[in-house]
Amino acid sequence: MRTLKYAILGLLNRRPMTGYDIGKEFNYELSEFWYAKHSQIYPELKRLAKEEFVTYDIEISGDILEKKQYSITEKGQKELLMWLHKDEIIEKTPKDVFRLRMYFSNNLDLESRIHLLESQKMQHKKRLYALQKILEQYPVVPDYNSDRFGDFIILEGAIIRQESLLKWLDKCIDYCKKAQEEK
Amino acid sequence: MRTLKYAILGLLNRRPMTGYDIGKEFNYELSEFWYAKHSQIYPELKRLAKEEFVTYDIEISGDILEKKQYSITEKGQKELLMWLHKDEIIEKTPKDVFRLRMYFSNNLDLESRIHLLESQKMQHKKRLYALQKILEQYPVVPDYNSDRFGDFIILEGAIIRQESLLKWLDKCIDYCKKAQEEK
DNA sequence: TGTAGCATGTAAGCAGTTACATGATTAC
DNA sequence: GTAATCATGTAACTGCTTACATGCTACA
Repeated sequence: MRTLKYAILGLLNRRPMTGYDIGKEFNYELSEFWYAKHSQIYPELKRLAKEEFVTYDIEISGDILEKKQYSITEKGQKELLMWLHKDEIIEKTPKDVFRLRMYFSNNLDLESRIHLLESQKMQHKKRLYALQKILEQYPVVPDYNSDRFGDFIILEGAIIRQESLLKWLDKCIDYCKKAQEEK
Repeated sequence: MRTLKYAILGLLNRRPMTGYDIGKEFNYELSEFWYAKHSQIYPELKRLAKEEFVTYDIEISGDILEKKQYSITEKGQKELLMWLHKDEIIEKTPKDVFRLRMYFSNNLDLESRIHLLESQKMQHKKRLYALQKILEQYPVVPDYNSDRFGDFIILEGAIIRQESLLKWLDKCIDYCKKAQEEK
């Protein structure tokens, strides 16, 4: 599928960047649904350049340090647009280690289950607060033609997802506590 | 992390199974958060047997066909319990190609965006109905010590996740339609 | 002058998918 | 007889992670 290819093309379509910059992007909002390490980014950029979807200029920073500033080509833009238009069937539901653990949780005593659930809840709550903090920076829905529109709707999606996760964890905690009382 | 290892141990802890049976389990409820192809299952079973976490008996089905009925060993059960008790930090948020597409959706006209969003909505609605149908088979919360408890809470989690996804898609569709009106 | 961050790359290995390969059993 | 399903495996490849490897720049 080469999704990383399109993630990079999408970013370069916003503005020219170095591989290092792309790596940083994968640590901000984008990290809510895509990411890659530099060891994957650099080879992919090399490949994209070879395929002529991107080009680069070497810039000198300071006295010696060479930076490769990558930009998307016309061919790359066409490729990106083609991918964006694709109407594909929904993906398989993502793998989730914690849910797997809970699937087999009947092997744990109720105290352990509650402990694990509460620990997850605390961590996910923190993440939710962080996301809500970012959302505060958007007083209104950004213009539908700006980059900010994508940033905004994805952020809202992440918040909704996080809230529903907390809702589920609460429900599980509730079941366990009720079982404890009945015992 | 070898998560497949624990997924298999958890299943064999419920009842002895063949590799083929395990493959089928990965197509039912379990598929909401874990799965594997037979080409990954068979080598893993072989490895688990070598590590003495599982054993197998060869059964003859019909005249010739050999079936390997795998069971978990005591060592395997200990290993599984150790893993179940682990309280780990939350995982990175899962990758999501559709969200990536929407992140870059400012490059699409509003009609295309709405079309893509509606297509996702329809598909996810179908999946939600299917999940709700399964939930109907649980008139009450199953006993907390039975396998069914795990099945049940994971099913509820899948439904909540699915509902929240639809909520987000609706929100996005709404933004696009409003932008269309303003145009 | 030291350290955090900028900057770029390669190599080994694990996890997972697709394709290759084979054959038996059951039920119609 | 034939098709669907049961049943087990291997090989090649893609995607991704961890570790190895190097060196510069800005700032305190």
